[in-house]
Amino acid sequence: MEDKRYILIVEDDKYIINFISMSLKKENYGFYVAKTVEEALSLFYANRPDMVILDLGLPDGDGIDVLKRVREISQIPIIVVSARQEEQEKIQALDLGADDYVTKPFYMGELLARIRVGLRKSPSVVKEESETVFCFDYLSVDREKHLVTIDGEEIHLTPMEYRILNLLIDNRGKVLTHNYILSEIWGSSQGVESGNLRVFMASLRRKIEKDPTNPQFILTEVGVGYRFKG
Amino acid sequence: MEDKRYILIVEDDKYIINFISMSLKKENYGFYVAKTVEEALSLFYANRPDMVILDLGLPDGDGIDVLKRVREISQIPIIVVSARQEEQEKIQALDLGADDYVTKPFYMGELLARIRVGLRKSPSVVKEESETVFCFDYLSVDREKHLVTIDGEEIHLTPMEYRILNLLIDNRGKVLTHNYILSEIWGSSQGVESGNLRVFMASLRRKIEKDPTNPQFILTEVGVGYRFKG
DNA sequence: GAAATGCATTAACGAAATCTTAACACAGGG
DNA sequence: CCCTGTGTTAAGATTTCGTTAATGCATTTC
Repeated sequence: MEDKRYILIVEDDKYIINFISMSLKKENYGFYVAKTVEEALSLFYANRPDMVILDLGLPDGDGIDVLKRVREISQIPIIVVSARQEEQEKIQALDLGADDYVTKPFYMGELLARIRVGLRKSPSVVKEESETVFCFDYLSVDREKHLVTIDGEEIHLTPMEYRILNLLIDNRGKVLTHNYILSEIWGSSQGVESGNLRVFMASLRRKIEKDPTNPQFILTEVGVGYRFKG
Repeated sequence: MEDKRYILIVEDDKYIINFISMSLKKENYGFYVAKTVEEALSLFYANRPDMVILDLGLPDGDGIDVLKRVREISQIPIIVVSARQEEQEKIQALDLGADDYVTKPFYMGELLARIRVGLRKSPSVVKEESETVFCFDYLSVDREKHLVTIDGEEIHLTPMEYRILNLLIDNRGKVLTHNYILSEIWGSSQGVESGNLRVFMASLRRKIEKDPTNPQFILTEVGVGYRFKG
């Protein structure tokens, strides 16, 4: 049996869940169903699906939060399915990392086609980091709980700092080019100055390094970029 | 200042061309405009844009042909913009390689957001599986990690030193003339003295040779240039 | 609705790393 | 002994980096 692709459906309407899951089953996809933000995140961390289909209107919070949290640590395709038709909603979701935005009501055939688009771009060989807790000496990062600790003591990172740290950890050992980091964190690497990045690196070091002047984790490669030594 | 991204607009309606091109210009994208299938393909081959925005209804043929032909040789993002709303049309275009399908009329803000989606992931998809780790006796160069080690111990090279070393490795065995190295590293071998190169060779040797006076890797060919013995 | 908080961004500037230039030493060949 | 090509060293010049502070925007709090 070849590798089955798994899709996480985040949706609270039973009828639509049924509609989608039946179709997915027929197309031989595997799937998980979450009806709340919390459920979505825990299913995501636990199973690491190949794709997320995300409804924005959820009972216990905004689906946008799911989008942000997933994007902090993963580049898997996310298709937003929403009843909201306003242009601003769409733009926001797409700029926050969604790969596609389909408005309800939709045709299942079209959604399936868009799912194929999303999946064909990320071959299953690209195995993503599936651990949820990382430990480096006195530093630990728990992605599921969204928690960073120093010597067991919890510290606070801003959203940007958190994303940068996770990007570094995912590529630990490798030197990450300024441009690469800019494009991964800010999306388009256009119009974003790398001076900005230096500020974040400085504040990250201030928070996670015991001696920020002589960093143990975040090393700088002058003229090239940064490297996380784990 | 980043490199500008170029987008090929394939569309026959003057009004829409104007609409899109003005917006692209405002967002600081470059663009080419094609009004026919033939024009589209020739502009594509000639300029190799970063993305294609494709209308399906063209006077001299079906836009689908453009889609197929482009996909034969390139994986760049293609957004179809069409007045045809039928589900089958969408499914066909998406399955033939389009990354997105927007129906007219559309909001420009949404299209721009979808353009950003397409462009933000294009650079990272480029995943070459070429040789990345080179080993010569006690010396190893890991290009993916951007890391150089001596006896397993990591050493630090400046950007110039790293570039020169990689140039030598790529041409190991061959003698590289001074002028060749100068032109490869400094771009134009003009105005740059080869005394400079000697300085870098000296410091490179000091870092990677166990006995810099009697080099094992970087050999001097008097009157000609340098040779890397691997 | 106003004040306050948190965060991202930008500008500025000293500090550090890197590059360039020049001077000098050394070896081999005429 | 001079000349040429090379290796070595050290002193500016320049680029890049880290840090701080000010600004602006969005969200929250009162």
